[in-house]
Amino acid sequence: MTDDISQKLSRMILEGELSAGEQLPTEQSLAESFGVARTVIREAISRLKHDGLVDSRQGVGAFIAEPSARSAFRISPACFEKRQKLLEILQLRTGITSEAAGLAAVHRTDADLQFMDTAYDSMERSLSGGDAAAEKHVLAERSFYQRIAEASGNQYILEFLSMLDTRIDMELRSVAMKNARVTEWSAEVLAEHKAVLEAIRAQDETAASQAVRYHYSLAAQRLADRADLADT
Amino acid sequence: MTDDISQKLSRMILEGELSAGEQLPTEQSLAESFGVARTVIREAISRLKHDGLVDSRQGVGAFIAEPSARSAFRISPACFEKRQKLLEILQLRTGITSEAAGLAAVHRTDADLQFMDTAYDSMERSLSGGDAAAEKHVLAERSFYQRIAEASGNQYILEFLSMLDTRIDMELRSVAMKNARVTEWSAEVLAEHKAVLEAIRAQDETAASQAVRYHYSLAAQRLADRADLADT
DNA sequence: TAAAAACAGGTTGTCAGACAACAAGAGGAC
DNA sequence: GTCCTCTTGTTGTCTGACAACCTGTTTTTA
Repeated sequence: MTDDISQKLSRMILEGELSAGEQLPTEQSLAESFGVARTVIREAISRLKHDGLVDSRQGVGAFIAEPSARSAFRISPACFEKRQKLLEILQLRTGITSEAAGLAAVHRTDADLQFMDTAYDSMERSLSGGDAAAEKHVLAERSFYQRIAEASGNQYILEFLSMLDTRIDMELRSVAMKNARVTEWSAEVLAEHKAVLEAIRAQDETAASQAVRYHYSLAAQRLADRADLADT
Repeated sequence: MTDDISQKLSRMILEGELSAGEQLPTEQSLAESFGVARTVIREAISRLKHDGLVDSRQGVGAFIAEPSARSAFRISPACFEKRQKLLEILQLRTGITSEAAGLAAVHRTDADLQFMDTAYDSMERSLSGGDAAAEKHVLAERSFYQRIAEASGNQYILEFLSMLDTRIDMELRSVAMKNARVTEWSAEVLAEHKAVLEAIRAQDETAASQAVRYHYSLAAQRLADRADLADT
């Protein structure tokens, strides 16, 4: 129940229904209007405070914080259904992943490379087959780029990409998305991944970064060309 | 008080003192060991749940979640004191900002450019002077890159960079950091920003992205050369 | 008259206790 | 041996209370 309320409140704030500096209703009135006890409201507001969405002062009240005061980054589930939002998430991922690949090219060890080879082989092997192979391919692809993130030696990049992939996996299990992923399941796309792998093997920072960028630009193109996603 | 406890618990989890799948102590025992009421513990755990750090089941208990289940990205304040962590944050920022600049080069409007020019002029004007000018320069620089993020047309990039800059501003107000920033306050560094601006003006995606990457690689170098930061 | 002090009301922060909802295991009935 | 019930423990929610704190008002005092 507290999940619902914190989600509703944060949506109100993020959508701009409540503007910065404005005062929230008191905990008691919120409890009454939501039909729950004050403890539940408190837990919800506590979450908002932790994310830097609101700021409360004892004896006064809780106020909407400045947008510049956010202390956490999260992607709301609703964003995965709109094509435009999906493309923007893809762009965000492009920036981080290309940076990760460049760093991986520099810092990779032979062990890192071996892990990447294994993941790549798994992608290659699951190139033909039924749904099971497609599922396997998705997992292998995720593993491939996670290995790259690990090889970058940057903890934050690893955490961020891991979080992003998890969110995408969680939310994009709809049928439309399963289909969208099939378009990423071809020999042509595999060649794009191969270019990344070889650039990292050759320890060519620029080439690795560029190869990732190239892959994602084509992936964005493929996503934009699809007709089965809502545009609103 | 709930801030402290949630921070302590999340640190325990992130540092790996508690491994995934492990069960947390019961709320009652946590309340006793921390010397607070159960409501405080509940608010703290509620935050951890929201971040995907723990997962609780009614009637059973709360368990440490898999690292892949994280649903939010945040940077702990402690990370700003170690040079290595600072460099990693800089790398993260490099990836996003270079992506933002590339997108801005493509999507920028004349109004966007005008804002960037204003911010750049402000940087240029505050190149000489006392501490006030240095402070002004920092603000102008932040504004400059924020304009770029806005011009990218990508909401997530804007939010992410804004969050990152806020965190950096909040945490790096120490003396050591003030000094570190002075090294970014020179005509040479300004020229690096100028290159970014001109590439965006010319709508040259690759050049803009490269210019950002170049600036940050030199900034990382300058940071690495500094001797007044702890290495642990 | 003006400043200072006490008061009153409201809000958040914390505490204590209780009960409902739920899960897992123990023990007995068949 | 299998099923059922019972017990126990934990989380989720509710309720009431009080402390800590802020704000505006009123009263007192210089």
